[in-house]
Amino acid sequence: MKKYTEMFKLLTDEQRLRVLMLLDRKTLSVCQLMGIIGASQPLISKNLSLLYRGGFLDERRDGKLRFYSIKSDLAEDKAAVLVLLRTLLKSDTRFKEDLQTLAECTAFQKKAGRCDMKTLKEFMELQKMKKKKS
Amino acid sequence: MKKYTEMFKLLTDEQRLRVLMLLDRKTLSVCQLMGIIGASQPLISKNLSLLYRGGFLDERRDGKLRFYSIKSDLAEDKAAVLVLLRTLLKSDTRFKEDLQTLAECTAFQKKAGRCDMKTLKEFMELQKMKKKKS
DNA sequence: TCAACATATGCTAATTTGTTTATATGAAAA
DNA sequence: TTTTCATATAAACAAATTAGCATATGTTGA
Repeated sequence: MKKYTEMFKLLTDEQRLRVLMLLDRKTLSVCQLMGIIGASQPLISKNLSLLYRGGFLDERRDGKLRFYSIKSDLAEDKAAVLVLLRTLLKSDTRFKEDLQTLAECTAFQKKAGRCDMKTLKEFMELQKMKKKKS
Repeated sequence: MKKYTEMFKLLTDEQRLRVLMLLDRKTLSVCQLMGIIGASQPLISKNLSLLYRGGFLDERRDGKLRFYSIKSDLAEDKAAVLVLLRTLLKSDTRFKEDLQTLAECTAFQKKAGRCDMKTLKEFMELQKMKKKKS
């Protein structure tokens, strides 16, 4: 049973849950997640590492970047949890905001023609401005 | 989203999860849960209180006893979580043990003709003996 | 080889969470 | 009404978790 309480622990942190659900939509690198979530790099990395060790994620290295995605051969229990999460969060405000930010971030990178940390930090600042206005 | 991280927090403690799943099978009083789980009364009460405030349980008072059960008009999200839990735990060793203990406890009470704390504590001792042997 | 960059990890302080012990509440029985 | 019993709650302590900062690792390009 501990197996399951440990799994649920991974879902008790809002930032970690947001990371998981973003990756459920799209493969992303650490710095992309930073840009979208607006958190520090070590914190994102730590949460990714927890989700990875928990068996939710795959990791792919591409040059300096590391891309994370939902594990392709996900264990049955984790797959069931993801199905539940998709249903629960379908109408969640925060999650919908994150999806919106993800789309904007993708567009921003395309326009910049780059995907490095500097670009993503610029995007992060831009998002902060937006929030202040609203 | 916090709504959901809070809900998952309720599922991260093994004892609390065991209590929830036992109640999913049968309405039980605090002292019955004590007997089956083998934990202290304040701890059982606290976990019941957390599950109750989390919207998972109903409470019914009958004389000195308090019976808890799964909330009859459970919110959609909680209902979905319970469905998941039933699937996940179907083949869980600890959970199966608990169901076995629940059956034994019911029989023990029937034989004793009582359902008070003294009876349940006797049952608890009996269970401890059993565990030592195995 | 060295400098720059993306990411990971270790350490510490701050905050939560779990557990125990003692005590409070409130119902029933004497 | 006083006592007993089932349960709840509070206070105190121990354990686990999170967040921030500094630094390590490993890759790329000069």
